[in-house]
Amino acid sequence: MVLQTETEQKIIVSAEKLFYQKGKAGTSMQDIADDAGINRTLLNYYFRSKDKLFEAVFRKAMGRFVPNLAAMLHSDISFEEYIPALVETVIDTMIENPQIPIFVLQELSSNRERMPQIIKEMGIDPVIALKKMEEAGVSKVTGGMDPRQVILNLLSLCIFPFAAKPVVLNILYSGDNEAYIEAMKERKKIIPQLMKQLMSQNRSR
Amino acid sequence: MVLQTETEQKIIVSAEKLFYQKGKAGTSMQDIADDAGINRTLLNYYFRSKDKLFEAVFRKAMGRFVPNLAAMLHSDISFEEYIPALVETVIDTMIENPQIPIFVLQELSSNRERMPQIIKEMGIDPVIALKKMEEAGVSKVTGGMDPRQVILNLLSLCIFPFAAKPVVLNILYSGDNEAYIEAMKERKKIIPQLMKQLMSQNRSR
DNA sequence: ATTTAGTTTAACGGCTTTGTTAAACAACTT
DNA sequence: AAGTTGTTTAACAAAGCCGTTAAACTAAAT
Repeated sequence: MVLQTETEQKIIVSAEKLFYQKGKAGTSMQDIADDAGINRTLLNYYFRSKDKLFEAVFRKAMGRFVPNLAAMLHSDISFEEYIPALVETVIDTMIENPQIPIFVLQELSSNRERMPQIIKEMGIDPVIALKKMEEAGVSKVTGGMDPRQVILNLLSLCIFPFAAKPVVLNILYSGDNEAYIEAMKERKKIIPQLMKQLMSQNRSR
Repeated sequence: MVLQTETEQKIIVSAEKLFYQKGKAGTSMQDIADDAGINRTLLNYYFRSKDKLFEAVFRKAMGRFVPNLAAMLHSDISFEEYIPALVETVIDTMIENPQIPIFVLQELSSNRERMPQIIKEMGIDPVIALKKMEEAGVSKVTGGMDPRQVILNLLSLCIFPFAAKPVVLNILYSGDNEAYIEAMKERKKIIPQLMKQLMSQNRSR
């Protein structure tokens, strides 16, 4: 999987683009071949089947998501310190691949049997992760709020604006993509600030 | 569209279930007929084509989303007062239809030409909405933070945990659906509280 | 000069999907 | 008793899709 011919890359690029946009069932092998400017036979030559090709695309997409999530859940560093860098990384990733959140979430939601397997592959043990969170000070810091709610808030603030890009872009930013991107960059500062406020606010009560 | 025969309803119910889960291209008319326990011919009898049937389902899904959003953007009431009721409504709606967010977002993102039309139908004028927000005190209340960011935060906190249900459920709540639902209900209190904190915190700086 | 890897073209079989039509049936209405 | 409405069954044509194969071509490597 490390070495890729030029053609293989062209295929992946086109497959990503189309699968992200139209989904697996909504994209034909011919569509992908056309977009890549090559012959349909080559798709089977390199990836054997549509399923396998889709799988490659899906795993690559997950690969951009999971490390961040896993790192957060398993990190020993204090949650508070961890946030700014995490937010920065996540948002930068999303700015370049705004379609990934929906793509991944849609696939996970329509194909639920994937989740257990993915959890394993991620090397996440939910129970341990939760314990670590509590012990490592998340619940102290948040003054009693369920640490899962804290994580949920953080992820929501980071990811949703990208999952909902078409709506946000058109309604809130009148279709001005640059303004939208600028706003997303701004959130790299806003979100850690918010999280900090929330935590200290809660603690001081 | 108001009067519906029993069969028509069965069709819609099955079509919703399957379109939500597998998407338009991933669902065949036969699938829907089978799920509804009727003959495939009847689908065409009532809805003429797959496109039309999908359209009916999509519009119904939007119909549960849009009013909340539109009301918020156009309301004259102060933003602060408005939030708790809005959050309650939105979350209750989502608890009963957790698949709608992804379904709608996925469709809007794969079919972008829809957005302008939808904005019209919603009766939203983005420019006016923004002005109203600013004049009506959102920006004052938020101490200078772009009101669009405030709205984005609110929506993110409300919607994302449902869009990401499979992940959240499995990783944070170990697959325990009741615990998940309970957590979502808890958010009806948490979110307004957070928003209030954020605003007053910001104002007092 | 021959081999090799990548690529194209063309074609095929098998399968699924959509939309349509015609004929028959059931049940309820008038 | 005749008619209307909803429903089923069966069948069809047209189209699309997937995976495979065989044959030919290109260009670079040996």
